[in-house]
Amino acid sequence: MNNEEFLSRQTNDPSFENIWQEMQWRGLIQVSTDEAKLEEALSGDPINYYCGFDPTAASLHLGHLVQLLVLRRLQLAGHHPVALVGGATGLIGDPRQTSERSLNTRDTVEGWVDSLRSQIEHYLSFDGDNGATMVNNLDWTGGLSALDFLRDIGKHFRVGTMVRKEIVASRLDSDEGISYTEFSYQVLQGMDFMELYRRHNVTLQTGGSDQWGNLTSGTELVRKVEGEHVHAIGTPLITNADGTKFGKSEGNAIWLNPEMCSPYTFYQFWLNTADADVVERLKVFTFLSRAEIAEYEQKVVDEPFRREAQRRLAWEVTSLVHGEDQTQRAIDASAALFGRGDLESIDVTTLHAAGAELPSAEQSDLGERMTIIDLLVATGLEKSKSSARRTVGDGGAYLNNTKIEDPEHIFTATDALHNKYFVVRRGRRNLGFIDLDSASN
RNA sequence: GGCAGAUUACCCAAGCGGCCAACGGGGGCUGACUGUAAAUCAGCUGGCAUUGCCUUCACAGGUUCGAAUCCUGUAUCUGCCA
Repeated sequence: MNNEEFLSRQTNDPSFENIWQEMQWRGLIQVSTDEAKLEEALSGDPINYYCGFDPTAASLHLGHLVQLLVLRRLQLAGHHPVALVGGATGLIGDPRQTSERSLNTRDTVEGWVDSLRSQIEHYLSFDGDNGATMVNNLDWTGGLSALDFLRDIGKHFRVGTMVRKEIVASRLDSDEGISYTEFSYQVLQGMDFMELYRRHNVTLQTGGSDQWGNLTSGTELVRKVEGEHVHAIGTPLITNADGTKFGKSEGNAIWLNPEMCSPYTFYQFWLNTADADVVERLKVFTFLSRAEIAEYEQKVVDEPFRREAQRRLAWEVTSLVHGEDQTQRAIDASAALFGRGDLESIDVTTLHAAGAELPSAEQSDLGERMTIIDLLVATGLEKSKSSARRTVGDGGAYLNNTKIEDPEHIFTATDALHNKYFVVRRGRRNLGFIDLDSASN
């Protein structure tokens, strides 16, 4: 199944009067410009709209996925998406709440632009009347001189307004302050909206509500320069009900790039969604209809132990990002490793395939003496021997589903499953895999 | 450019010459309990050859038997003044 085929199976829910209503229901609109006018615009003839993605890493993450899905939902409603990659803004970096960013080199950013671009293409259709358009804001800023920038663009921005933007104000208020570079970011993003309005008649920008200051910077500029009222939608920040940060697993970001986050890890992330969050996640991250989601909502209440909502969520999102084949492999691996059955009873082929999905190590990564400490560190489950020792002391170390309490005990191939595999576990659900065979051949 | 203050582990934040691998909180990890959920309670949270040793309190030097703590210089940040 190619990508266009996969995309063609996605639909908006026809039970909604229009896409605005559906997005409201899915909780995708935290703030926006004039609601009534926006709803009208989105219910009428196709409009052109955009969302920007800055290359600040080699891959997009789950926060970006929300935006990509918003783009896709609007495209399904007949509108024309423009996906912007921030080749220019990525060189500057938008101000973060916490601290000043360190600048990345031009080469690095250029490389990230390419990888982001290919990731974005996966989520939008490029066929038909409203096929997506890709742009890079370096195209209109790269050749712009500082003087032209200050005269033509800067003149439209009031420092008083810029300083009052929430993110700028809070940074000014912090110990660290803010550099002129990051302070200027909002001007660049405002300029993007104006350029896209001129070049592609773009009249709506979507983005995270944390970007609201930058979004309105664009609508204001277009109004001042072009005399046109254009729109902006800010999506809510996705948060976990228990107050932890969404989109992190073991402190690592969940990336969309399979090299940086395996489909297995990705699947597990979604499967571990809390009951309190799962319905909201289904609304935001899947194309399931209102009726279907209502059914899952009931199941969470009636039979939470079945975790059907979580399973469906994990299936849908993993398939969307990694494809159905990869998802099925992640499920098979999960079933083998978390299943009730004895690990001994799993056949070699299944075990081998499951192991491939886990962080793994080979004989060559290990010394002669294999203790549980060595195995935990070799698989990356623990980052130091001290830490591994603590875990053993806590009673959280397992080898082939057996708790290991002696940190000095030496294991050999005869302890391994089928004489060659070790399944190492830290805690309830962090697994690693060791294949003793792969070193010998 | 001048003056003053700040810089402690993932984050916030104590410490003001030995009792400091460094209080406390947050976060994180593990255990009990469970549904690969949440809540609650408990333990842990620099490294290693783990009853001991090593490296950490912005960076580089210095004083001292001994420094996160005192001195000098450098960097960065903040405030006030120019």
